[in-house]
Amino acid sequence: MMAQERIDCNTCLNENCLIKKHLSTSLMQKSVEGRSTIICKKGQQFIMEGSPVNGLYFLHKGKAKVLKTGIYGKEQILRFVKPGEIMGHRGYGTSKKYAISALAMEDSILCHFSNESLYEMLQSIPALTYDLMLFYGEELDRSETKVKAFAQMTVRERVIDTLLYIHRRFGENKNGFLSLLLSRKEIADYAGTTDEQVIRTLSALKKEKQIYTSGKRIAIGDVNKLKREISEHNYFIDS
Amino acid sequence: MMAQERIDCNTCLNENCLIKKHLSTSLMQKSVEGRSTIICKKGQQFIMEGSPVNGLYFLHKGKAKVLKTGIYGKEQILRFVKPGEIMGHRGYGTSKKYAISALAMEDSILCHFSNESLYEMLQSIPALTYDLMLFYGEELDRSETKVKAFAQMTVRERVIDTLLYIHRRFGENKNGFLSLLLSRKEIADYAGTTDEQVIRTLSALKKEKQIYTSGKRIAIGDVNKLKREISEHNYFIDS
DNA sequence: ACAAAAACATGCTGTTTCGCATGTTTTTTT
DNA sequence: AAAAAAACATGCGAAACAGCATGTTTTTGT
Repeated sequence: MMAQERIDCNTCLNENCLIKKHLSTSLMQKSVEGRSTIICKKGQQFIMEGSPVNGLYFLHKGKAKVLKTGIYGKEQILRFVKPGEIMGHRGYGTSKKYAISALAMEDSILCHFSNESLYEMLQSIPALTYDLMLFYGEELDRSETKVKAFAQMTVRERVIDTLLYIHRRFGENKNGFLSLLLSRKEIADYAGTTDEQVIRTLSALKKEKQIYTSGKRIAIGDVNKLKREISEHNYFIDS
Repeated sequence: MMAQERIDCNTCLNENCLIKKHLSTSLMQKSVEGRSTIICKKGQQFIMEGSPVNGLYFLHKGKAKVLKTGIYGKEQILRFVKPGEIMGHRGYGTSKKYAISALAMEDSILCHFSNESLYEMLQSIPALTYDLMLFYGEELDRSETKVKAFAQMTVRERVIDTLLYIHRRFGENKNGFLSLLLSRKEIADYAGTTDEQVIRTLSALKKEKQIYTSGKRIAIGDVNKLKREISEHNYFIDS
């Protein structure tokens, strides 16, 4: 175990972080002091659906997933989270309970802002509010695209869509394997199906030489070919 | 045909409209002049998915639906719109194409703001930006709840969910019929299934005396009983 | 390094859902 | 008011999908 130094926004390397982006304003410099750092072990849940909202989390380091828990404990994964990105948003206004759960997929470090400090920041730094509005708007687009996908795509198409989504967001390593390592169950929970169906689909794609696997690692042979198979569902959007 | 007077925000009765809410500021009074009024006939499409974003629409009067068009022309309805509500939002920032279509379900009147005047308003009236951020956040919650519903609910449950959604948002008239009149096809396009499946489900609910119909009009017998049937899917949220 | 647990894989079966066909009712148009 | 079009309704066979069983491989913990 290494000693954990306190995170300092000024030396943080997450350039896509909204806080970092507005750090130059003096107000932000002050606000940032109200932040706290949280260390999470792999598998640890740090936001629980239905519990009172206590603020906003940024992923500083690691990987996380955001999900809703359904009937019989079935999970619906909504997105996978990279450093610099936000979780636990919303609920400043009306709703006082988190609508989602979030948990660390590997040992991770979080930055946390309380409701109060967050509210102050949003009141005093309009440019931050504006960016957050854009962020929600884009997430809304993404989510609505997903609604359509669930309504109109087959299981095979949704699994392919999931592989492409992971590839787009997390890329691949030197050997061509997707950089985000997921279990078949997690792919199923994102694609809205069962692990057996995912396994069957992946087996078929393997036979077709469209993907290659080594253990649970997956490599895509030809991204564009897979894109083409689902392209008829995506006239306009790429998210 | 009646002559159409120009809409004036100061005398508008849509109290839930975000523009109306911030009308007291002098900046807003000025911005509001950049607005234009659009009259739409029933069935007319005023936002087309994939076309360049040209601003934001508020529904002043009438009813509308927001949807995405999919493969083979299949529609996915995302929401039904009441007076005072926003359509065509997003796309100020990165994306330059509308991600959704919108069309009038009856003769309707729209207020339209151009990209430029909208941008100015958001830059100069932080409270408006804040409210818009909250709006997107809540819509995002709703959309993500819908993703889960699509992944985990049966067709029957999704149809019931749709009926309750319509009842919640549009209420019922004196005879108990839902105030928003939808075709079976429209219910299907919202619930993510086919019109045949909707008809079958409604037939079953009729036999069970849970709903009553007269032509295409639908009345719910006991809202709470229907809620109970799908309650296990909705631990926390009510949207 | 070994045992236990978790994840992966595949066949089989039953259910759900869809698409088509056909007929009826309702709504719209002329 | 009649004709045409749209929407509603229902049965039936096909397809997609899920759940269970069983066996294998991989990962994890000691």
